[in-house]
Amino acid sequence: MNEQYRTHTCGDLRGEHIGQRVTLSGWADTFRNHGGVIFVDLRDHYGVTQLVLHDESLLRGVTRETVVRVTGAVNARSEETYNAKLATGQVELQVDTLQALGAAPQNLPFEVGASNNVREDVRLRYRYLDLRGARMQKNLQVRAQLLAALRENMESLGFLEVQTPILTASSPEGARDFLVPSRKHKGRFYALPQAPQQFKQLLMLSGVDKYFQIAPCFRDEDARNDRSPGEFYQLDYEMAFATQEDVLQVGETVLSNIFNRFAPAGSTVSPAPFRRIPYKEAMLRYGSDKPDLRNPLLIEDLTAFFGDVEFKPFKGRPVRGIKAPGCARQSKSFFEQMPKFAESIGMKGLGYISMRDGGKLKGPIVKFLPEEKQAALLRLFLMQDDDTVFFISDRPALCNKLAGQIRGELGQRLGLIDKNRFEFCFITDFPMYEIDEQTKQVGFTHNPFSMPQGGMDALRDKDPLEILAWQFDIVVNGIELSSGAVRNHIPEVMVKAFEIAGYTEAELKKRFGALYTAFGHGAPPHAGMAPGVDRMLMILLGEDSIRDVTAFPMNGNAQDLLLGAPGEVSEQQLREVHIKVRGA
RNA sequence: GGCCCGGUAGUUCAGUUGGUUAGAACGCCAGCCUGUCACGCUGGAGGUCGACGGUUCGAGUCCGUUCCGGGUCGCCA
Repeated sequence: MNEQYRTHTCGDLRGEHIGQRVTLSGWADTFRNHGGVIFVDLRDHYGVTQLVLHDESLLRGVTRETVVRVTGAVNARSEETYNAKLATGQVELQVDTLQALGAAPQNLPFEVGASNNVREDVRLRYRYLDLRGARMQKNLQVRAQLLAALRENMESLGFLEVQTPILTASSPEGARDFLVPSRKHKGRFYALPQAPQQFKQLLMLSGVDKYFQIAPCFRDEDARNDRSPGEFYQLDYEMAFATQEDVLQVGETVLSNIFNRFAPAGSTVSPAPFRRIPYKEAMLRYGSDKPDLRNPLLIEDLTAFFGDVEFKPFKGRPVRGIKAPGCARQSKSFFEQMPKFAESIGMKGLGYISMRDGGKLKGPIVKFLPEEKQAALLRLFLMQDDDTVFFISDRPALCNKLAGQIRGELGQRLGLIDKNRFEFCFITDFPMYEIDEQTKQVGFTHNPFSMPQGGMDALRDKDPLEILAWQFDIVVNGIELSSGAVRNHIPEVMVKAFEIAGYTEAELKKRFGALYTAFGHGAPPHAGMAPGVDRMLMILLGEDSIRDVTAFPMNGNAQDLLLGAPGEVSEQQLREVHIKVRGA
């Protein structure tokens, strides 16, 4: 270590250093002035060391967050004055010389380490202060370790990291692009990649057998708590000569490694192999294509059961039921709140039936059920005393989703979600096509590059809405980490697939010409996925906001408040890229 | 882009039906204190109540416009 500034870090000193003369540098964190003796906590990236001074004049002009260099002797602290909270708590530094290296203002925008409750725009404007706090330091460290571990894992599985362009071509599908005007080509634009999708597929054709990249992705869409505006990172990977199962196995190997290593102590991670749940089953049983498997409640299809029951709200509609064991013991207000929640998500009401007092059924809709139906309900749900079954019915397009929201709300309110578990699953067999509610046209459900199950035969012979794609998602605790797919690498099948979605071959060639042409030059079958790195970190670190696992995030309004992006540029710069700002 | 909530001290917030000099906590400054570790005690400074306009004898408070922030829906192949 260069001893000009320090001989040790603020996290280094231990009993073994007692008696040594050392120099430390760091930020003055807190002052405790007792008159004759003054304590100062000195903080750096590595930890905190208590300084002791007897000469107040040494601290003239030194305020909180001033950067100082101090020299003195390492003293033992008596047993009564150990600080068990500090790694360095058995010693302290008896300071005899102190030099301020960097001044700080008296009125800081917020207290370092207590930025939790401070408005986010203030934190972002003074991000360097925010990042000094222990929590953010830890988040930065874990992020670095996780990135290294991802690389290590992928390389050990034989994947080759290839960097793909940041300045690339706009892709007509998907999210809004960030555009970069070209200086040399008037009126033309680069786009920042939404994902290296086309490049990674081209790499498969290029003979790279297993590709990965911790890839920056750019999408000009509005932010959410779990969605950065602008940019984010994915563990992007693609494999040649691979089936869906090959991709899933890599995913579950790497993610269970990563989660086992970085999950908080005391938590459990669902072991590989992760459950594979077909999309249709997920929608029926969990009411969601990203189910939280920590929630033990399951949805039952009661459409047939209610087929011969005269109850108007359920007539001619799908019906779902959720049994909540022991729920009948909940308070009256619980049974008032649940229908209120149901209304808030657009349901007309929420029927339920509880079993009480040795087999008696109670609840607002019991009277509509004939006795033999009541008995059948008991058998169907294996109901015991204090169990409650909730009923959901709505038009087919909504019913599963509403049942899923009721399932989630019940799980929350009944405290059924174990926060110390990480439950992974794959959702497989997504439909290839769906009807666009607005245009009533058949369109791609997910990814136009996915291979339809059954290939050309399926496209030719089946109802498009019945065709499944080799398309999947990976989900943990109800959060989607990624989607992935077996890609469609056969030009004729692509043409047919796009034709069904209403695109001519000419349009396909215009939009995805490079890929289409490339596929005619010897394309291996290939498949891949791209789990989101920021989301992984957010989940593992228990942060509510994706911005807390990013060093310099933009705010929710897609602005960098620290450096002032997006910012104005000079007339000269605009002229060079042939841009005239309207109204300017 | 729609809808909802908010903007008061450096920070987080309170502020009654519109009524005297706009408060608290933390932070900051000064004084006291030789063992604290979120030190303690005493005192003090610090405010264009986001901006503009309106209603009123009187506006932090009511109305309008606007800017900013947060959430949510749209959007996110």
